[in-house]
Amino acid sequence: MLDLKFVRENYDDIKAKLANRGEDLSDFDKFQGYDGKRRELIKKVEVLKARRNEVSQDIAKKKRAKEDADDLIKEMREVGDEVKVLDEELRRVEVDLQQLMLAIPNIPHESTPVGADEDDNVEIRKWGDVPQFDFEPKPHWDLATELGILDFERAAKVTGSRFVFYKGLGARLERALINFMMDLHQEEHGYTEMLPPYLVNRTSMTGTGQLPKFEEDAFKIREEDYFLIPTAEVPVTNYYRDDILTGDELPKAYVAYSACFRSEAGSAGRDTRGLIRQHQFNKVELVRFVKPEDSYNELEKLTGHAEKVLQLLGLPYRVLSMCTGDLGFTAAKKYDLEVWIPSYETYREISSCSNFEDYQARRANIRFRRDPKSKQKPEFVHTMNGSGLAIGRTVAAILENYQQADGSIVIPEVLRPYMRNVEKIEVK
RNA sequence: GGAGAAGUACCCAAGUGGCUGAAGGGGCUCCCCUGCUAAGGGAGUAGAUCGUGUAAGCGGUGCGAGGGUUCAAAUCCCUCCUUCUCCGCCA
Repeated sequence: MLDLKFVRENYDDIKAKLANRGEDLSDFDKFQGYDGKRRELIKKVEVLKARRNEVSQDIAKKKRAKEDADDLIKEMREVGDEVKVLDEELRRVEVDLQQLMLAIPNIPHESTPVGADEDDNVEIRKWGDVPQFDFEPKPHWDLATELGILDFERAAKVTGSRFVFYKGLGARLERALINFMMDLHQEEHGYTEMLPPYLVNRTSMTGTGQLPKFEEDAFKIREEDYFLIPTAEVPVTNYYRDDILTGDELPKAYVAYSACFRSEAGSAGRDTRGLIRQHQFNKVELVRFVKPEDSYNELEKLTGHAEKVLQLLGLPYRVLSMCTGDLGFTAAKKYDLEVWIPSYETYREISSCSNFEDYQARRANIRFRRDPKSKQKPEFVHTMNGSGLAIGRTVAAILENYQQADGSIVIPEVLRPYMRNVEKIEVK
């Protein structure tokens, strides 16, 4: 969410910046009307309330002195009625304004390239050599089915499309990747491990920005107002909702493994085969709470932590800076890490590292006090997160990039300790 | 899921309609006393948020959350949330 005062004072500038996102801004035009109306009503109703408070004291005094106060009570009855009407009007305007503000995306950072869609994303760097095969490489779903380590058909029977069973060494590989990444981020990168709830309430989903605009992308529990988390970002960021942290405990860094659930509404027909687009997938997520002045350094750090995973796994990737048209609702700046997938003959997203600045912090009310002893007002923290990495897509990348002519898969060396020293997955 | 109890400021806690916009402790900050320490004395201490103002300020909100009753609500009524105890169920 954007700051009301900031929007009020920089309206035209903000409108121009939001226009670069290529979204419909017609709602934004209502801002000035709602904001003005709200302030006008507050002024009116507060004068009346001040009067009521004052006269209530007089009534109390008269009552104690056993004097007659009927005139004052009669007057206050009228004031009370007026207050009730104005309060109701104010409440409605505030709801309108709130809904409007929750539907306005973040302002892109000045370093975010201006562009219309994914074709305007800017490649920042590339790492690793794309593997050259002296045979026809297979897509991971064929490899995995032949190896008996993934079963899409039975998952479709048991649940539906876009679900999968991992089996045998496939399941072990998934688990090995989770443990490898968790250990790396804790021990080498200084993150604290967290294992969050997979269901969150509506307030949390609103805090991180999934709601109200993207409700159809989430799975919802019918009986409760709970949602299946689309990413651990939601519970971990909301961990500090309505909290005031102290300056010396920042930055705070958490790494959380969780399953993630996405309805993939609007993706019908895209990536229908394999692990790339599932309704449920595993992910190791990095979340950082930082001071505003550090946030762009911190984003580079976080992105580097995610890249490190790909480097250690020996998977070729590139880093893109997402343009204004492809930025995501809540981000001010975003890097996507894309891993090489041989069967696609292209790079596919495997991590998204976003700086939200104070946008989520304002929605979720996460603040900090630089010096707890001073009387300074608390400030909003900056939040950021990134996948470190999406596990299913990592499995797909390993299967495809490490495949051998005979259909076997060589396990990257860093993973072998987590695989009970299995070096290769072979057809039995 | 059933039955009870409770939620007041950093913590404990008093408080059944108006001098409580929140007593009293503890803690914390500052000061005094004391050779040091311990003990003692004194003063201060609602954080937050909204409106208004260049600002000191002024005003609104605020006793788990949201409604309601009333001229007036921490206090009365309703709904919800959370915690604790017991029972049931369960990994």
